[in-house]
Amino acid sequence: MPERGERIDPRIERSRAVILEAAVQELAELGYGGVTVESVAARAGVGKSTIYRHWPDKLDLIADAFETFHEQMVPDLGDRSARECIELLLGHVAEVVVDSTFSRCIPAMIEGAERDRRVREFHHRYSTQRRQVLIELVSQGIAEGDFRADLDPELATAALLGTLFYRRLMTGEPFDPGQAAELVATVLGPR
Amino acid sequence: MPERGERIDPRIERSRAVILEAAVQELAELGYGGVTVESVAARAGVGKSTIYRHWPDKLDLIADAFETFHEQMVPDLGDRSARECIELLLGHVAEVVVDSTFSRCIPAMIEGAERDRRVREFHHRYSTQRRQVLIELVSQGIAEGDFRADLDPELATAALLGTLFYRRLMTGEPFDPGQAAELVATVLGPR
DNA sequence: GAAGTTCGAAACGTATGCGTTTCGCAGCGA
DNA sequence: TCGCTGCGAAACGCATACGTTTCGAACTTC
Repeated sequence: MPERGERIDPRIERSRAVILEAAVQELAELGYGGVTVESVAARAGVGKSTIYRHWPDKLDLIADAFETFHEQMVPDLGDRSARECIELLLGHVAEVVVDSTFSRCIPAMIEGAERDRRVREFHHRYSTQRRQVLIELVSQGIAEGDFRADLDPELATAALLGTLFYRRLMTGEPFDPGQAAELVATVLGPR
Repeated sequence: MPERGERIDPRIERSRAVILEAAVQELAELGYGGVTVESVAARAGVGKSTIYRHWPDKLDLIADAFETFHEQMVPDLGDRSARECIELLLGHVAEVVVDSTFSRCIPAMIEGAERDRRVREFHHRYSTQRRQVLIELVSQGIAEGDFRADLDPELATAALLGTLFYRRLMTGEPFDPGQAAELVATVLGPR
């Protein structure tokens, strides 16, 4: 029985990790409404009771799964111009959005956000956080005179990211990451 | 028992209509995974057996509901410039996306498209159809010299619509329809 | 008005899934 | 080595929802 700050039983950490991983994969394959505690347990190779030992109910598990496994996709930007950073970042986001476990969770997350407050709060907080990096890069580019001065950085950023997500969610043809530079030129003006 | 082309029993038409309407409202409120045949029947004021008389199973009903009730939102564009038409159209789409029964069905439709082939096909076909009008207007604006010549009409259109959907689906602050002109200026260039 | 449909209500069987509990086992820490 | 604790398996009660069937009433058509 570990006191505060003590090391905790490795069995607990292992169980939590393997269950969360399985939950995310289930979310990607089956969607928000399709996940069952039993299937998560089966995929994780774990007893159902183990899940309920660590999470009070299914919603908590799902919300936790979303929060834990948003991939840390932050390429190092090095010493580049704002435009180059944005192209790099967008290309990277595009690759993730086009195909990844996380990508396949997006519809589940959108649906979950619509139905559940906790999922919604995480979803908005997370995407705001991601967006912020781009907004600042756009502002920087404007300050450096590389982009038109009349741009609203937030609106322009929504246009950049919106294009990727729109293609992925509303059409059959996901955005080609190689088009990132062209997209930047379209929204922020040609080079 | 009406032969081909004969008038059909008005009770059948009425049942179908009231059931589809109820199904769409349920989809808007509860999402793709939340709809139950019983709740649709209750909302429609109809026996559950009546639903199964007209649709073989729940998925068929849902797919049918999506297909039937996409609102016909086509404002008449009159005799305006391409830019004005686009601003008008975007403002209109923005209003629908921000708040309407159909808007609240979007997450359900995205999730449904991810999980079910029939829903996906309709979803893509429908959004492609909507997009086409805008693509042609952008092309027209380019031809008239109103927009930059180096624009890819399809990419630009994805950026325009993507902004609306991104704001609605990924952030807590939906697009303000009054910003339509600014969005057009951002993506297609200032006036 | 009569014949034929469609309808609503209700009950049914089946399946699924949530969340709980129990119990023997195995791994952890001391 | 020994007590403690997390674990997997299984069974359980309960609720929900699918899809079917039945039956008398209401409606449409002729």
